[in-house]
Amino acid sequence: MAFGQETMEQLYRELAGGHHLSAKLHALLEGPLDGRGLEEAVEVSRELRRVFMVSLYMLRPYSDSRVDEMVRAPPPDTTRTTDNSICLLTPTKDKRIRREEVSGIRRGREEMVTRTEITQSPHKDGCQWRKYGQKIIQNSNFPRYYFKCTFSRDRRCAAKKQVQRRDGGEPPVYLVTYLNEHTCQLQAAAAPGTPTTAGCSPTATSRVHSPPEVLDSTWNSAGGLYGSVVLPHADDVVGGAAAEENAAIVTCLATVIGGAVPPTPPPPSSSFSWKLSEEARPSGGAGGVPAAAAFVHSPSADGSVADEAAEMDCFPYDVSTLSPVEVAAPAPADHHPHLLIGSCDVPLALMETVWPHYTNAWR
DNA sequence: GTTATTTGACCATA
DNA sequence: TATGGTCAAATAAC
Repeated sequence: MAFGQETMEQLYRELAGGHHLSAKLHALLEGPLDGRGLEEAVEVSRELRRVFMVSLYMLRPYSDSRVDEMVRAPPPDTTRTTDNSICLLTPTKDKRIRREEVSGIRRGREEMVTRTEITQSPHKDGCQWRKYGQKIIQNSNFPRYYFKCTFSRDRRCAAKKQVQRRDGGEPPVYLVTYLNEHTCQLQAAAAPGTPTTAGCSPTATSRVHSPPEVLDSTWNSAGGLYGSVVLPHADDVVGGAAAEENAAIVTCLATVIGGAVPPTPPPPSSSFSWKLSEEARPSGGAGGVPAAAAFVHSPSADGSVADEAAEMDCFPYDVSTLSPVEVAAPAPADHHPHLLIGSCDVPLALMETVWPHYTNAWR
């Protein structure tokens, strides 16, 4: 491949910035995370993600398919979850980790850490858990709580969760470690006639009443868990800072892909299952929504909602009825929706990453 | 009565 | 032996 001098310099700047951000994130995670620190860490991790995605996109001439694959691959180690928490994903091919590698927690022989989160609301994950133990941990002022999937016995679901409040700082910050994948959903789906309610169904109710400090009073309230699941970035859409961030990202992206002016997306909808019509690709719009940018209400025809739900260990549901939504089977792997910005055809996967506020609304 | 939580005891591991 | 993870009887909530 042949890079121009300007492109190389821009790529270098992006990666150097990314290096700086990773050091900053590392420093933040090492210290006590109070509310502001957590917020800052989330921002840094998001910016890091953007840097990676933009850099990858700049490398696109190297190999379209390879970069597309990387863009669609599981996100980097640090990403954002449904409620402003930080999610540290364990690499999928090497989930079995050494003892005490993660947060000093011992692991049984067959235990696999699926992910760890630093969050202020440890129960906002859309799953049902049953507490089975509590332990005072050395060098910690707070006990560690042990949870199993509610359906661990009925459906032999091996999913577990450990919640540990971190020392210092207000509001309280918790380190949440998830062990093993949920299998209760598969078993529920496999049993004809049985409700699809599983450990991660948002429609399921939980009788959690302790310990009080790790509970969230907005568990089932509107705008709490449900709002987070449906529109993970809806809270960011409001506010000048988010708008500035979007502007910066869009400017950067537009520069990278050739000076294109991106369209103004439609406002987020309360019904999340929107996607850009494949048949009606925009041919360019003057500052507004592209003329042909038809938004088709579709229950995850491209499988995107299913993928997102799987990542969050949750079932998708309709926000208006609070009932589960049936998810269609994923489209073939080569069916990658694109978005036309100016004269550039941008994979929707990339847009989802660098411009999540709007692409979530588009789907 | 049923189900979930609490908590002390026991077990596994380094 | 120290520590973390799990079990299970007792207890509480619904």
